[in-house]
This record gives sequence, C-alpha cells and structure tokens, in this order.
Amino acid sequence: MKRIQIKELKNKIGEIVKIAGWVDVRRDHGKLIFIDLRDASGKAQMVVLPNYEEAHKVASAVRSEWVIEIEGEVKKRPDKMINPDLELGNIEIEVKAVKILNESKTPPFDLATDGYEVNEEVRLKYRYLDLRRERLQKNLRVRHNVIKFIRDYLSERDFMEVETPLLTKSTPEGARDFVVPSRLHPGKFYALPQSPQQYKQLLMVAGLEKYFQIAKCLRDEDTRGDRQAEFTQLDLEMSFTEQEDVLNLMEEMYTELVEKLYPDKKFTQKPWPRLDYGDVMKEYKTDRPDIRKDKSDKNELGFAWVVNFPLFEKEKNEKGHYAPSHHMFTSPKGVEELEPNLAKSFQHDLVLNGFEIAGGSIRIHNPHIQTKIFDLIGFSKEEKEYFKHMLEAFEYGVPPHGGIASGLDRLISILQNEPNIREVMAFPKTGDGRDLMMDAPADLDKKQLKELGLEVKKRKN
RNA sequence: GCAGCCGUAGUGUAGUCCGGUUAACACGUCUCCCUGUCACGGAGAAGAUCGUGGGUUCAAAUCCCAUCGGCUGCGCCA
Repeated sequence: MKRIQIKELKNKIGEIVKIAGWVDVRRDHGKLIFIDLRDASGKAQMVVLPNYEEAHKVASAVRSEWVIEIEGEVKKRPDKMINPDLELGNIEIEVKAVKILNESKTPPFDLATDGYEVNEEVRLKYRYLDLRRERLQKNLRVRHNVIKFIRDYLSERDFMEVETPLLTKSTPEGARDFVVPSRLHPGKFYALPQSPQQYKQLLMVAGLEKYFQIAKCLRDEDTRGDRQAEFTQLDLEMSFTEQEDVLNLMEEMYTELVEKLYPDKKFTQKPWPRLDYGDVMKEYKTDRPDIRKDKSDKNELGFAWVVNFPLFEKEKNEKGHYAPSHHMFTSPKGVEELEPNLAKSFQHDLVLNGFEIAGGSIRIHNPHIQTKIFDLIGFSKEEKEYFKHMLEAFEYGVPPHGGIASGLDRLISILQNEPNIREVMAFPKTGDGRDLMMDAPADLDKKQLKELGLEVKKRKN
C-alpha cells in the first residue's frame, strides 16, 4: 500500500489507508489509545482498539515525536466525538497496524507551543526541532508562497531571474564585508556580496532590460530584530525606466500579493502615499514613518513611499567629503548644476509599519556624472580603481536604468506579525552571528590555513 | 565598542531587595490504573554543580568582585 498524506484523509472515508508521521501526542486510556499523528500536511487522530492486540501493544510503547507508520480504516467520528476545533476533527483512523520507523528522545522543549517562551539559545541549537512547531512550519510555507508569487509575477512580466556571483570583490564604503580567502591566489580575498548592486547594473549594460533575483546578501555588521548578517532580498532592475515605473511595479505587485495571500489584511492607504523626504523628517523625525492609524491592529498594513531624498548626507564625513545618502550610483535630479548641499536624488524607499522594506533608485548612466560623484564623495585614486570596471562598462552604451531591492525577511515577518526576522528564516544566527546548531564560525585546521597562505595571529581566548 | 534586561530540574517561572531547616510551583519525563480522549483523567516517583570562578560570613541561589553566555536597543548597517 502506498503511503498517503494526512490532508488526503478527508476524501478517504471508509477506505483502508497507510499514513506515516510523527506522534504529536499519545493519550493512553488503557484499553483505548489515542494518537495524534502529524505529518507535513496536517494532524489527525488515530484510535487504537484493544482487539487489535499487536497494534495496541506497539501503540502503548510509542512516545511523542516517534516516527511511526499506521495502517487503518478512515472513519467518520460518531457525532458526540466530533472535535470542531480541529480541521480533521470529524474523522479518525481506526488503527489495524502500527510500525515504529524510528524512536525519539524526549525533545528539549515543548513543540506544541508557539515557542516564544523558550530560550533563544536552546531553540537555535535544536532548530530542526524548533521548526517542527506549527507556527514555524506556517512561516516557512508562507515564505515559500511569497517568493513563488514574486517569481511568477515578475516572470509573467518579462523579467528574467539571473544568478550573480557570491564570490566577488570588497568595495570601499558601505557595510563591512565578509571575506573569503583565495587558495589559488594566496593573500588575496574575495568578498561576499552586500547586494548584487553592481552586477545588476552591469546586466543592464548587457542588455537584459528586466532582471530580478531572489538574492542572498551578506553584511558583517551587528544584528537587530530586523537584521541578520545573511538575509534575502528581492533585487530588481529595469532599463528605459523612470522612477514612477519602479514604484508602480512594486506597488502593484505587493498589493496583489497581499490581497491574494492575506485576504484579511487591509491597507492604511491605497494607493500608497508618496511622501517627500523633507516632510517625513519634519513630521515623523525618522525616515521610516509608520503611517498606520491603529498600530495595535494586526491586519493593518501601512505601506508608504519616501521619495525626493537629498543626494548626500547633510554632514561631511571625517575626510571632509560628502557621503551618498543612498549609494554612489544614485542619479541626482537636475544634473547640470550639482550643488552638493541642495541636490536631490531619484532615490526611493518603501516603508511598511515603520520598517524600511525596500530601497532603490534611478541610477547614473552617464560616466561623466559618475566620475563627478566619485570626486564629491572624495574617492582617492585607489578607491576609484575599485570601480573602474563600472566606469569602463559605462563607456559602452548604457541604457538609463533603475531598480529597487526589497528585504523579504522583513516583509514576511511583518506580514506574519512576527517580532523578529529569525522567526521567518529556517536557520538564523544568534545576535553575534553564530550558528549554534552547526557551531559556526569555527577554527580552520593547520592544513587549510597553510593552503590559503593564512596565519592566525591572536585569538580572543 | 556602549547601554539596559536576563541566566535556578528537560521547559517556563517563584524565591534574590531584607543571607538561615529538605530550593517551591506548573508543564514535561518515568511507573501503575483507566474504552471516547483531543490541554484526557487518577495514584505515585525520579529529576537542580541555583551560568562559571573567587571573596565576605558560623551560614550564600540571595551580599561583593571578576568572568562567560543570551536577548533587546544605540553606534554601525553605501
């Protein structure tokens, strides 16, 4: 007999079936034993009657989280025994045979709860158990659905997903890079990407016109509730586009996404307001305004655009130069007279309930303007060298282009009303960037270090 | 780098301010009983280096010092 999933049981009343899964809980009444069996698709109640002697004997031995296989008849429950609180509360399986596929130790914490009460350290160490929780299973499922929606939506609109390298080059400014030593070039290092920014712009030079990627990004900075060293963003870029096109695409996509996947949610304002950066700073004292009317309403989504950013930060940096407000490829408005203190840019941020969930811009596509920006930022000759491939590429017919990158962990955690993006990631790290399950980061053995031409000079401990 | 909060059976907490018998409670675990439970029920049992090290004291989970770990926030995050 072929094993079926628990969700299929409701159409199998009267049939003999084989199912398999984890014991959620066993309620032993002596002669009568109930087992709630759980698989990836759901839960259902098994009844083991004393007249199936062998099955009864095995059933009385099983414990929570054991993996078992069951053969039995799917039955409608007697009216009085229907549990209206459970999805499959009107059926149960009368067990004819139980097979133990694997025993389990008692889990280090209760898997039946939402898990918020359990110490984070223990949860992360036993993440594979933590993930058995209904809440986290749901979060991962929703995450999959969100990403699938985005992939379908953009694919239907002629976007192409392109993978960009993880092994790339460290760049000046920006976040701290994670670096990877090169074995073939001892003493040299790759950097893991903070975002595919340069690659996606180069894909525009390559003539792709519409690119997107569900991209892993890595930044070696301290974490927060809405920040992990390793995270996922929807990265997209378009050629022959204006800021309005980028805003409209995102707004239509996310609106449709919410309406389809979260029919109970409502928008504070639709279409989303497009707020002037200056006004936002005055009114909200932050560039991430929370426009919701009722912040306690779990179903309210306050999406808002922030536009018309200054091109540079107000204060000059320690080198006496201007730091870009967004990044150095952001196109200024009114390029003829570039007055650093006043210049505005084609930057756009998307905020949701007070969190920044996307940021992007129309990019510079004129090499002379790009050079000028580098000068204003105060790049040294060496720093300019880092970007020579960009300036060089821009000599070969760059289309006007722009795009956006949206943090999916943040988006999904807000949609799921989760207080921390860890709750929507399968294997997140601790606050100080460790993986407690794998015990990473870890030492390298001497042979590896030697091959890489590396020597570890001093250790903290 | 800085600040705040936290660390007590497997899990969650109480006890700490104001030191004093056997460290308490709930859940879980184990044994026995139980034919309609679904937060099953009943009877019983086991389970704690009180994060670690040092100090004060007749006496430390409790006071002092140091240290380790966790969470949250600030810095940082083009």
